[in-house]
Amino acid sequence: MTPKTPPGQTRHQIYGFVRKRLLEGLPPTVREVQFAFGFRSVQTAREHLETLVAEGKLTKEIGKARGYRLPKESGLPTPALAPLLGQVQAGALTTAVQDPEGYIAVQYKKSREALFALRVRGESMIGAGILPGDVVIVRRQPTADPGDIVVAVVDDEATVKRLRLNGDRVELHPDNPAFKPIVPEPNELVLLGKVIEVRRYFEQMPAFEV
Amino acid sequence: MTPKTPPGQTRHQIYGFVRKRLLEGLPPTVREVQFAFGFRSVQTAREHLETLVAEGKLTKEIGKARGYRLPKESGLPTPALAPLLGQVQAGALTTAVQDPEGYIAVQYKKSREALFALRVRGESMIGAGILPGDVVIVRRQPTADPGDIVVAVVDDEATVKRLRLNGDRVELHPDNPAFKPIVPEPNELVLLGKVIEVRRYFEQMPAFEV
DNA sequence: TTGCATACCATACAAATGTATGGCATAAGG
DNA sequence: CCTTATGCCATACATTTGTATGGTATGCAA
Repeated sequence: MTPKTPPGQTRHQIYGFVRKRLLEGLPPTVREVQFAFGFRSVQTAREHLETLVAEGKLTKEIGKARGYRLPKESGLPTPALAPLLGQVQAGALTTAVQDPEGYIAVQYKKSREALFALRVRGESMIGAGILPGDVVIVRRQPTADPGDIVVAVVDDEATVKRLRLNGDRVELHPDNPAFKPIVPEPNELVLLGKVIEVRRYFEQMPAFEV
Repeated sequence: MTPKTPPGQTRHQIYGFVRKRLLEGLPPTVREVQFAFGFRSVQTAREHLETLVAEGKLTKEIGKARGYRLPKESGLPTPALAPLLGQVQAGALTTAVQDPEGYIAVQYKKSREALFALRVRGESMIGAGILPGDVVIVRRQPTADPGDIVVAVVDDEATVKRLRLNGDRVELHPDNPAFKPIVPEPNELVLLGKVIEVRRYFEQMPAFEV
């Protein structure tokens, strides 16, 4: 029999192994774990993996091949693809999401959320360090807080602005003195979501078509 | 029988489906492809997949569950983890890479390259839309072209500047009139790499410890 | 000592998944 | 017309992979 190791030590290494594989996009099988650690029995690997699941460090899709996953609430980012949209007209977000220009790889702790990406046009947000051509990552949400940078549909086109309150009125402020704030009618404001990230690519952009 | 589709059309969609799944880190099974496209026979999905392999658009690990992969030379972005560094002193890049603050998920076509991430301090590059707290993704390289934004070690600390040539002299220019260009002695310039991407996170940053 | 927990092993079984064989229908070209 | 290629279907089978049951050995504490 292979020498026994201190409690939890081998398991911690197994956790590292599985996590690495998952982040690389290649979920391991139980037997791959077995051979990676030199166990002579599948069951040894399986017990460690199941213990990790019981500890909440992993989750699994029961019965499925290569079914071990990283828990969503593990504090570890999960890879996902956000559709990169071009033009977005009023009410046409759903259609636009279904027909994206490409996909941008994002990684967030709370993934599975409705994320999409949008290429910025115009210079209205230069003061916030958002330049034309930048890509903003947007989380779809119907409301936002004052001060948030949001994506809203104005005049049948998506625009990136900072949300402000003026009394009861919602205003969309550019971060550029050369532009004027937009004060939409309350029932005309279509808020698509909040900008949670800005990216600027200096070389080719690693987006890709479907 | 399900209606026949034009040659290659369904297969192209299947390719997109598989690629998306692979980039998300969840390789699909043949039957998952089957159900995703509503085939009544496993074999239909399998034939499409095998054709894609024959066309070189996919590769596979024969016999393995969830064995379809993207070819390495596919020109598609590959997920990778770039170490997020804090302070970087002269000559200490290797040490810094080995002891990162965390990891940032990046996805580039030519991955496996030596990438690292750095949090920007100071306002010297505001003109280029790089604000304090932004994260720059850097590709390690010993040289760069004029106009590139680079990371160099000056006065024993890493700094982000734009590279300019003045005759034979290399100069590091801030994009902020309030700062003065740095003109290092030729043998004192330590170029760490070129900035290929800038990111700004408005909520928590999805980096994570090892 | 006894009891209990942990780490590991051996083997069998069941489910998921990959593979093979044969067939039908439609379109295009000789 | 015949032939070929393609897209799809049906079913069976083989391998991979997950799961279950039971066992050995070591350390620790009551």
